[in-house]
Amino acid sequence: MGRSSDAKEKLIDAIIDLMWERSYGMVTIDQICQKAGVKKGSFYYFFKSKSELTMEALDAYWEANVREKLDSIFSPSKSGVQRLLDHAKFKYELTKELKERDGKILACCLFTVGQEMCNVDQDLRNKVQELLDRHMRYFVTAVRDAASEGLIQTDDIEATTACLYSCYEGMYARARIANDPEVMKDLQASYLRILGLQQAVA
Amino acid sequence: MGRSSDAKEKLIDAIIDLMWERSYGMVTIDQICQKAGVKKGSFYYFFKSKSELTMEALDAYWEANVREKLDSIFSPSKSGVQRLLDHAKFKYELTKELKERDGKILACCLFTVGQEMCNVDQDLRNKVQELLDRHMRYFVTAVRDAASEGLIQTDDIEATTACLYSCYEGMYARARIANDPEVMKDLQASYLRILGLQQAVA
DNA sequence: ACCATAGTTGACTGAATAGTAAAGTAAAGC
DNA sequence: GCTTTACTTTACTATTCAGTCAACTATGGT
Repeated sequence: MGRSSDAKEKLIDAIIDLMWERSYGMVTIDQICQKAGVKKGSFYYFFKSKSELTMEALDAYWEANVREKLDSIFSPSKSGVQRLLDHAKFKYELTKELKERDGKILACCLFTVGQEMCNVDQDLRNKVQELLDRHMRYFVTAVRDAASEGLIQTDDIEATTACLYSCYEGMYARARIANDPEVMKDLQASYLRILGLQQAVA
Repeated sequence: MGRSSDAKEKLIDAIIDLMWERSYGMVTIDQICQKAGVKKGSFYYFFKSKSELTMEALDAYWEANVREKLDSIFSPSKSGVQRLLDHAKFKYELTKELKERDGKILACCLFTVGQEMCNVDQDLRNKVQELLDRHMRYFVTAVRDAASEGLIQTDDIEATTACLYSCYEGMYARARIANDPEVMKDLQASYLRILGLQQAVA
């Protein structure tokens, strides 16, 4: 079987860490290797390019950091509306924590990599698109459930979802640029507004 | 007075063109110079870094491409609601044009540069923030006018604006990643939803 | 005419970059 | 203990990159 190795995992962890700090384009293979404690020869043994590593890293990131959290926030044990409110609250809290810890609001790599590379690297675009679709599915389900629970009235579930999700991504990006977590304070109220529920619970 | 030159303008035009195609980090000074037909020595005669050029370029971009368009779309001769609907329609049309012309939806450099560099380059962050604030001011005015015209009812004009603007930026980013202008089709309906006007005009 | 000013040019440095290739090494199977 | 397999390491190449510098050139003012 030959010798075993955790170099692959270390490389994946390294690029995820680095992409939190700086954009995809500003992360070099040498930096990845140094952070992982792996020699460049080994990098090219496992991956044929940064793009290929990133594809695997995005999957791994989803499985390790995103999936479980979203499963909990969007648990079908809660009402559709409550899930969305919990999501808004969680993101607001997270943004505050990031700012407090690092002094700046680092970016989840998924959306930013997508924007940066979507017109340059087809494979990366497709991978990001796949994960964003998966992310949006939580929203769709919540909206659908809210509708069938009679909590909201909407003619077009897909459109409502698109609006909610766009609002979330846009607001998070604005918070990063402003370096101010309080930008995210409005997210919950925005969700309610979009759902046609003006001010309700907290 | 010495000899005159348009090298500065050519460099500014060049970096704007390049940033439409690829991210800030992937644009090199050599590429800028080549596109502008200007030697690197001249680059450093006018600017001390890519960051400094970019700051001037963003201002120039705003003045040359954004300001006039927004003045027209957000003309106070129209009702507040109509301005927002026109904005949504314009952005949808623009996205379709970009896709048809280039096969991909290129990014207006402002927001993308901001996201990419906000945690790396303070000066750039501030410049982008300044221009985004200016951009949002059109929205605030439209919402305020819509409210005082009695067309919408809102307790918090700032929050409504933040929601609208976030939704726009998020949706445009999603359209780029999906490489599908039809993502923007929902923008008008989203604005109405956020304003509490469900389906109305077109 | 000449001089100061404003801008241009080309050649250069050194560091960082992606990518390669060949020899080396650990572990499992026989 | 030998061999195959799976991975590691080192040393290397060839670009590309940011940034510098001194010599050169056009232009207006006097």
